[in-house]
Amino acid sequence: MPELPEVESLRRRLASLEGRCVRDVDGRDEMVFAGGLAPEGLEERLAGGRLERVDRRGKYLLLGFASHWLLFSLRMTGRFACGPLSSEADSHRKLSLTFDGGSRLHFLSVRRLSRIHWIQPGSPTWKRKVDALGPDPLRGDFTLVRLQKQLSGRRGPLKPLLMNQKFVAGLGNIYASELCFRAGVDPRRRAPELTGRTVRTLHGCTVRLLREAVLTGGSSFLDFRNPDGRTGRYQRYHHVYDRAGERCVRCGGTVTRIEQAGRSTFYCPDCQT
DNA sequence: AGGTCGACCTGGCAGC
DNA sequence: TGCTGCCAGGTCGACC
Repeated sequence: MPELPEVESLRRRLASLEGRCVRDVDGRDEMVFAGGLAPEGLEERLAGGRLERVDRRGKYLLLGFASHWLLFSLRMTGRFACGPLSSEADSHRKLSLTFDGGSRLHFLSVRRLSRIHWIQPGSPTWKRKVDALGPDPLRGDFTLVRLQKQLSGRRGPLKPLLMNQKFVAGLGNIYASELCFRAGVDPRRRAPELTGRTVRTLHGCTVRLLREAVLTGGSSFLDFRNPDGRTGRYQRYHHVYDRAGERCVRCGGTVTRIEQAGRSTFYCPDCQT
C-alpha cells in the first residue's frame, strides 16, 4: 500500500517530467474524479498546460500547473505507469497524460478507491485536505518539540494515533506497526504514558525508518520498466507486519496480531513495552 | 474535540 | 472444479 516512502519514491521518479507541456489528456471512470470533476472537464483544463512542479504532501502526490494542482490520493491500489500497458492494466486506467516529446504517464487504480482532485491552494478543499495534514517526517516541520506538543493533548493508543494524518502525515498501517517495533514501544501504549525518552526514540526512529524505506521499500514498490508493476517485493523489509506467529528478529519472541481501531496491528509482546 | 466504527471497492484466497 | 464469503487498508462521515 502506498505510504509516504512509496509516494516519495514516486515523486522523485516523476520529477523528470517537470517543465513538460501536456499534449493530450484521457480521463475515464468518473468515480475517481472527486468534487464533481468530470474527466472531460479535466481534459479541457489540462490540455496545453505546463507541468511546473511535482510535489508530495504526506501520502498525496501533486502535479502543479499554472494555478491549480492535480492531487492524487492513491489509497489502496493507486499507481502510476509509463509507456504501453497490458490489456489488464489498461482496464484499470483512470487517467493518461501525454507530454511533449511523446512520453505518457498513466494513473491506474484497481479498486477504484483512489481520488483525483483539481484544486487551487487556499481553496476550501485545499485547506481541508492539504493544510490540515500534520507534520511530514521528511520535512523540517516534524520536530521533536512539535511531536511532544502534539502528544500532550492526546489520550488514545499510540499506533492508531500514528496513522492519523492530522497527527503525522504519511504513515499507514504498515509503517505504523514497523515504527512501533523499531522504537520498541507497545502499540497499545497511550500517549500520556510515553516517557520523554520514548518520545525522543520515536521521533528519531520515524525519520530514520522513512528515510531508509524511501531507499529500499519505496524503490521496489514501483518499477517503471515493468508496466504491470509488481508491488509485493518490499515486504521482505518488514520485521513485524503480516508476520504473526513468526519469530521476532530482535528477541526471538512471537510476533502477534491484534486489532486496533478496526485495523490489524503486528508487534512483539516481548520486546515492545 | 478526540476516538472508534462502518462503508467504499475488488482481487485473492481459504474453505467447502 | 467452482462457488461463496471474507479479508486487505486509506479516507471520510457518522456517531458517542
